[in-house]
Amino acid sequence: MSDTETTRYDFTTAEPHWQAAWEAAGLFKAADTPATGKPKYYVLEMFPYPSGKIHMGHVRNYTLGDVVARYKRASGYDVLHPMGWDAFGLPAENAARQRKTGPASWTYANIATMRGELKRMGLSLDWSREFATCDPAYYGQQQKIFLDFWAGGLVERRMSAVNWDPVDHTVLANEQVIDGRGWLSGAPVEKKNLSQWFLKITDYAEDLLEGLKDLPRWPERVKLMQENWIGHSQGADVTFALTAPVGGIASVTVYTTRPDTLFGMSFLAIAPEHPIARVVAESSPQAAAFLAECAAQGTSEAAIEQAEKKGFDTGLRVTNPLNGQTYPVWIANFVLMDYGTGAIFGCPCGDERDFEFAAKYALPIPIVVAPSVDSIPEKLTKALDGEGIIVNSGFLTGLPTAQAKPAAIAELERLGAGKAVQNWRLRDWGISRQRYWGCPIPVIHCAACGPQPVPASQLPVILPQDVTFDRPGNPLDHHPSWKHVPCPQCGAAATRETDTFDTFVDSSWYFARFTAPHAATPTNLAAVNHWLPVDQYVGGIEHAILHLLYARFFTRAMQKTGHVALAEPFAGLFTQGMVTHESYKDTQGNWLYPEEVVKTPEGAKHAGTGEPVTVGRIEKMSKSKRNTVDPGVIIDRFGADTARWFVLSDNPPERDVEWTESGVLGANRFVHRLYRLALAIAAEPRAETPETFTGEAKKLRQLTHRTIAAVSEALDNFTFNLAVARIYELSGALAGASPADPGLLWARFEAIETLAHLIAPMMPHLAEEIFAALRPGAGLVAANPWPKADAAYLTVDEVTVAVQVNGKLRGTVLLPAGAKADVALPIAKQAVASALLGQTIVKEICVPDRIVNFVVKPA
RNA sequence: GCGGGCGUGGUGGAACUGGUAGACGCGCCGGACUCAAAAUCCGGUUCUGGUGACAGAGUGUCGGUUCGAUUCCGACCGCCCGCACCA
Repeated sequence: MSDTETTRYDFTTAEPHWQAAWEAAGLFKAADTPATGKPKYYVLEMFPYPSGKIHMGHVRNYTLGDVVARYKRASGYDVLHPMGWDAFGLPAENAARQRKTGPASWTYANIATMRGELKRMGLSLDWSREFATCDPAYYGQQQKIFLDFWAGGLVERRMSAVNWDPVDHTVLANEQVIDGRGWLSGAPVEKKNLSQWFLKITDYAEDLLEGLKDLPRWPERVKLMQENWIGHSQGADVTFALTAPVGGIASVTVYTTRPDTLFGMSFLAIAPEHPIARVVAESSPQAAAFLAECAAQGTSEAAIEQAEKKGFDTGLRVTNPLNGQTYPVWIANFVLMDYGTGAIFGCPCGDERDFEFAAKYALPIPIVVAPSVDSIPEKLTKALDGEGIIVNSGFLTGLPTAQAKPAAIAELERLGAGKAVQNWRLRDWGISRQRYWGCPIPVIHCAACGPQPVPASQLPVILPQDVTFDRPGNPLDHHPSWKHVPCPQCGAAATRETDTFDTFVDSSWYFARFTAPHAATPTNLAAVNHWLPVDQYVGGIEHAILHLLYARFFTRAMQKTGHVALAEPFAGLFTQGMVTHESYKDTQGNWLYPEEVVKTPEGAKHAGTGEPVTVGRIEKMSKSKRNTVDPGVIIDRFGADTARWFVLSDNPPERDVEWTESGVLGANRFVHRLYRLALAIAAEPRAETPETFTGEAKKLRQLTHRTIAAVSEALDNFTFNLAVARIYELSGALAGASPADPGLLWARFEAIETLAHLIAPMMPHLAEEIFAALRPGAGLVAANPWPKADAAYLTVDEVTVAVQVNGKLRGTVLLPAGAKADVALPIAKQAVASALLGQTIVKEICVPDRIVNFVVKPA
């Protein structure tokens, strides 16, 4: 620039101005059933829980999604980009207890705050579709879906031992128990028997597993995590006859994945909860004591850490159907009642746990697997649980393990003692929660008629507002009148179900509701079948299993009940990394906020007291560690575009990004620099389009069009950090004094105008400001198409080619593009003549446009 | 323990199917502007030696394949994530 005047871009007026302009133009509104003829693109970020204020994780998540939405819109797609609130959940009840406000008013106040913050970010959302899952209009439709699932055979009510969280007074799904503790409260989970509602996700275990193969745009590791969670295994059920029946039970059936090792049996072990264990305990105080010991262990962390295998010999014996020999029956603490049949046959040779158990209780360790027929070990020090050859095993001897499995199963089937079985780790989804702030389960319990669906005419079942939280437990249960209703079947006095749905139910179909949020039915089939699947879903890796698996199941269940016409809801998934920050502690070990810390050459100091501060690890931003930065404060100071640009810069989006002050300042500097550059170029004389472009002008045009291609590719690939780098590069090339050459003037204008478009997905306000300065009256960038790279400028006519001697770089030469060996070699030879002096060339390698390599040896 | 991933300058990270390692940003150093500072602009910045052209080393470590390896293979070291008594 000719002057050093430091013009600053005034985002405080520009950002609200352009947000209002977009709103007035209705650019981000989509139709439920559009007739535009454009291809559709549904972009969705995982909707937020309205906890109070938005955090940096939200800023990153919604910026990533918005980049995709704006880019696809500019590229000619009809884009659906909605936003809503995952609004049910325990925090609202906790807040209600502390603040004496109702969960509803607390939640809706938070929504109002957070909506305002998201709007300040300039996200290209269709706000007309907004809803919260706690709106009766939403959860009422959810109740209809549940009743359809029930009618469709996808719901079961059973007594079940559940994970009871003694702090939150609620049942947790197995998936919500982490290390034997409640995933939210952290309290050790207890076992309790309750009558519960279940969704039969296990009916879809195989389909959910198979479906993963048709999701090429999902991260491999998420698919792997789901695969492991579903946990498919192939094996056999084998029935062992007891030598003498006990308590009317004549046999025990075990599940095994290793029927090939049945000749290596040493014992049979049953879970402490197994029916036979109970029978034994009735007549044996020692057995009863052992069961009590196992129950006390429960699923607590201590039990897992203890890891010591314990057993109790029942004195019973069973007969192995393959070899006719008898074996002892043990109760063992490492056998799980929930998995398989709750009983195993112990083969120490083929399983490490069985080996440990046999060694501890001095049980036999027969050798039935060997690395080869010639190398049968004398004695084992550990199990041989891999592939091998079966030995000492009657008709199976000599077979590789893979072939021995079907052979063993065939024989078991012939004997009527077993059959091939598939097993799944996945368990049915318990959806009942004993809490108030959730969607009421639309069921009425009648003493005479049993559980009855609430009639359609009485839906939605609305949560009462007049509830109290002065005692633990479920306020719906305490409410004086709400639950008392007549039975819809017989009219007698009956009671409502007072449990509410797991909030994962709410988030299992919201993406479908967004396609027609005001429909009188759960979905509008035309809309939902037009817009689904979500083309790009963006969210945190923490939802890799639970939410995504439930949503995939729910979509299948909705397909079965006629609410949608597809099985997989999310065609593309992107999982973003976390936003991290340094953490700080004062001399007393208290966590400090970043704004309480100043960095000095002597180290970090407390801003107020000047006391030394310990700089801790870089960790995920969290309130407890106080290493948070409030997005609202950042937007106040630097504007939304700076915040957006920063979270997109530097790091690949799937990795964690560290929030640093210097990084934000750098992003902010670029915002102002680009603005000044645009104003300067806008003030340059406008040149006529030249006939041809030569020299600098041609080079600049090549860079501009290469940048269009590179940025487009980067946005397609979610490598937004590379898009940022290419934009920096092009803007860097534009710096410097304005030229006199008309061709270059024209090319500069093209470049800056292109930049306005290229930055628009990331910094939409700045893009509008620049575009308005360059092309007054040409409308909004957001309404203009994405630039197209001119193929003529993507081809290069000259290439710098490296010249190596024995694989070491010795020079470079400028060659015509595509130059073959006949052209390249003589020039290259000359360029590295000094390195070739006194050498004999043994071999010449020429890869056009890449490299020339001379292999030499001393002459 | 099982499964998956990752190790590149001071730093975040680039590098297409093996082909000039370090794009771009941050930081740092120097310069311009200024009485001065901030802001801004320009230049430099892998390490070692040399004023310099240049030479040598270099992508966790050790080996291998290749004309050529950050990239492929093997072993090891370190870090991260997921699952975890799943028969």
